[in-house]
Amino acid sequence: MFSEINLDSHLHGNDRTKIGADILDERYDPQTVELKWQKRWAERNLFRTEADPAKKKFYCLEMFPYPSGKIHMGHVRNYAIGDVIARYKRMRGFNVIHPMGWDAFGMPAENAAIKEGIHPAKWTYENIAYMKKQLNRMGLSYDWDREVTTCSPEYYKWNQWFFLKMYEKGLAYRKSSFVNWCPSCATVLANEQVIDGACWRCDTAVIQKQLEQWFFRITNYAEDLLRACDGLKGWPEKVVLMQKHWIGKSEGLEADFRVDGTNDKIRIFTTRADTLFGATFVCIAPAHELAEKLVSDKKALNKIKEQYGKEDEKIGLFTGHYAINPANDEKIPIYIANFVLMEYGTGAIMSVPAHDQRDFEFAKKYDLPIREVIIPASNEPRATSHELTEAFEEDGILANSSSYSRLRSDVARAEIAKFIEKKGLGKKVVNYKLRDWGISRQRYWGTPIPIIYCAKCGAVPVPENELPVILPEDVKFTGTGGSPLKESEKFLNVPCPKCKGKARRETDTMDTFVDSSWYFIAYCLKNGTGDWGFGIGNKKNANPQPLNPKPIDYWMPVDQYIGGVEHAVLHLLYSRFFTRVIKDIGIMGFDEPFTNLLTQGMVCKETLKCPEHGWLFPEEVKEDKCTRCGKPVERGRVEKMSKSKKNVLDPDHLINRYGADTSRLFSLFAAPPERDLEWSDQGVDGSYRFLNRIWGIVYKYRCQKLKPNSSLVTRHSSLLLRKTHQTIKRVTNDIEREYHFNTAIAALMELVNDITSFEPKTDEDWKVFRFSIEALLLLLSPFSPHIAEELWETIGNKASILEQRWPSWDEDITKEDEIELVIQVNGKVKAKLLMPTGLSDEDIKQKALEEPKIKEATGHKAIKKVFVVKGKLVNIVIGD
RNA sequence: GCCGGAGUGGCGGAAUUGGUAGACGCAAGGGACUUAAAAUCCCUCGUCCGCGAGGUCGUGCCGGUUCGAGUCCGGCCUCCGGCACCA
Repeated sequence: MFSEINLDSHLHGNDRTKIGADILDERYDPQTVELKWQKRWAERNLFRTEADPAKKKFYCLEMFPYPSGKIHMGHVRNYAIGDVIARYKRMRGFNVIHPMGWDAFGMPAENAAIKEGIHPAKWTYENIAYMKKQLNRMGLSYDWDREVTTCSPEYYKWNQWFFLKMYEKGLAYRKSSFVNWCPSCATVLANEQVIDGACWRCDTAVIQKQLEQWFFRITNYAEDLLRACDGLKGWPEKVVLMQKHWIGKSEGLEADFRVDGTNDKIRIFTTRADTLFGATFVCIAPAHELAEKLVSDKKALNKIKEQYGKEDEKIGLFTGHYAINPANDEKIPIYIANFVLMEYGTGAIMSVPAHDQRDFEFAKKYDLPIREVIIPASNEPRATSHELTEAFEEDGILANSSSYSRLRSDVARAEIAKFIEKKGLGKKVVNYKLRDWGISRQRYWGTPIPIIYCAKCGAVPVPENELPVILPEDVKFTGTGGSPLKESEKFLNVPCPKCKGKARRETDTMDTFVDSSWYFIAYCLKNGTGDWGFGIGNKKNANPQPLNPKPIDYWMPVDQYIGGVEHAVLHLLYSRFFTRVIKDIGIMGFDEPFTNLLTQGMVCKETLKCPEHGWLFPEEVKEDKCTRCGKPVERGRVEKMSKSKKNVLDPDHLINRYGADTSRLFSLFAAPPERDLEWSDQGVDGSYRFLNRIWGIVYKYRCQKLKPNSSLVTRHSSLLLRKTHQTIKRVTNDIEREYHFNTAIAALMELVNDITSFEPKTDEDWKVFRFSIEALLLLLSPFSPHIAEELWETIGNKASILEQRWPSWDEDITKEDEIELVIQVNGKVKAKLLMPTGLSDEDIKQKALEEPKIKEATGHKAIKKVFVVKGKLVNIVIGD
């Protein structure tokens, strides 16, 4: 009965007196308890894990933080969720790896350097030290021996090594491309740093500047990444869908339109080859190679270039030239159009205004012909002449298309493509929205790109045995003139690795997404200090041989990844890409890094706004009035916690006031993990009360001695025993069923309610009572580990609760011996009856019909049918 | 515009396969203890009607399927998220 919990040592009277171990304070003081256990866990290094092929592993991973200075409530939630999973799996007998590290390169460190004159390294490492304290104060079960810090040379050396491998394979290459450029700061900005077309720091208008940049050829993996999406069974569908859309595969046809009177051809891309006969003009992007040649009015062309990509208006410029439609040899005008993207397809399109809404709008504006070539298949009678008000974009039946008329769109697409291919005028192609990944950043605080430029030899990779290329620390931060690396003569001037002549280093650094694309693999390799196990980087073994891949093979892939949805595309896609590349390098044997993904919701809170002073902190409001001006405060919407809206909560304050156990418990109880969580100060009080009640129960019985009485099992104690088994079952199932911690905690609260009202008297009562409390503490321990440990020890257990097995339940004991049977008449509840379980359907039916209330309800009406749902209800259907 | 997701008491949320709507918690109201307050404990708590027993309506709106719908189907409305001239 008590199979999983070893109760033997507690079943005898003299042991049970240990409940009275007089070490427990009456008052629950989370600070004392939590610091005590954090110290003990650290001293025993209990969270350290080693690869052990004899044990089943579980890799639990939370997205590592950027060391911005302090953790925020989003981290608290993320890491609380991860910690419950790690602790639960550990108790289930898995060899759990649960690592943590720092996404330590990035702009804020550099901005701090510019603004406050602190070196980015100092700033970063100080932040890491503080945040690490905060995480430990939360009682998170990390194996810190595996900690990685991406700004350390021992980490970014491998970024550089991967870069070189990719360069060898042609997966890293250089090309010219447009970037967001702030002329005032003289630097490149990421997309999210451009706010309403201006620099987020100095508000200068951002321009598009052409720069030579390094790219990773992620498009080589587009098809693989897309196809493998269907295998991501453990990911939220939403995220998989977002990835699919991002990759954006479309199949179509490329076809050449000759420029009339020249030898030039315009190659267009279309997914609608069936509408080829409806093309009435051709549009090319302003940056298309033929644009300059075809347009004589350079001023007009430049104007269009300025309007490129502006969504509000479609602007076109007639080139004065005509193209020949390869299908029917028709002469149609060529336009430069601002809405045609150079980056997608061929930078040129055929325009079919009758069947494409964008072309339709353009044709209307410039008064171009609209020719219908697709008729809806529904075959509704159509007016012979009618004014089109919008394009018909669906498939249908072809018309006005020579011999293809009357074919269905899908058939015609194939036939027309065949025709074009046969004539050598084009081919079927597949296009992706996914672009190659531009990784160059004109920034200091990142991984130096290991390339040297030589006037004679061109771009030369740094030899592997010279890695890492160290980021120099003695540089000046001015905030102007671009990367400080450009001014560092020591860094800049190097001999060419090939010809030993004068050469210069690349001064761009890598996008920080490179760092986070493989850190989960780094955790496996790292185990304290020492070699990371790739087996390269020393001169004796310049030819890299993958040594000792065992830890990766053992630990990877990640069994459960937890983080915010904001990374649904970029980080997760880059990581999938990197994993494939590393596999192709030959280091490991799998291509999907994350088996299961949990995207947790945001942490939100009510906002407060004063009509005069704007957003307010809660402490700036007294009795619904602004403390500064006395004006009534508007209680705004519940929104994601953000500093700008002042609806934030500092985890330090929270933990100082309530402790880590309460903070964790509430953030897990208030909502299921994938949903947004609305923070409620009163709700936290509720969780705190709950832990206090548990403390109170154990305290109350601390001095109780066993009073031997009868050994009869009282009804009372059998009820508590059942409730305990039911709770073990519910909590286990709720955790297993997509981590529904909120309902698991609700079940624990119910059990505590029952334990509170239970007063043990008999021998058996005490046995059950103890069993219930032990079960409660074990079930509570993943959520609120410190108090669970403390009370576990108090009731006389020597070993840490961390080393206990998760309790199991006895299905027979969970079963109720009486059920409340609902009796409905025509689907409406009329009575509820207590009945013993195990009655036959016929007996149940009889009892239901005999019930006076039911007799009353049915009256003399004919009983048409009776439905019996086992253990639930009876529905009696009567006539009118 | 397109693609997702969600709408349940005063609030956060439960309801696992179509079978008692509102578990658990918060807030609120009442009571006990206390000189008093806090803390704690007990009771009430979807709506409307009724002194009561009891009944009525009720899961965004309209309709459908079913003995029975928060759950399934069709059509809307609102909110949130993602993508957004990708030819």
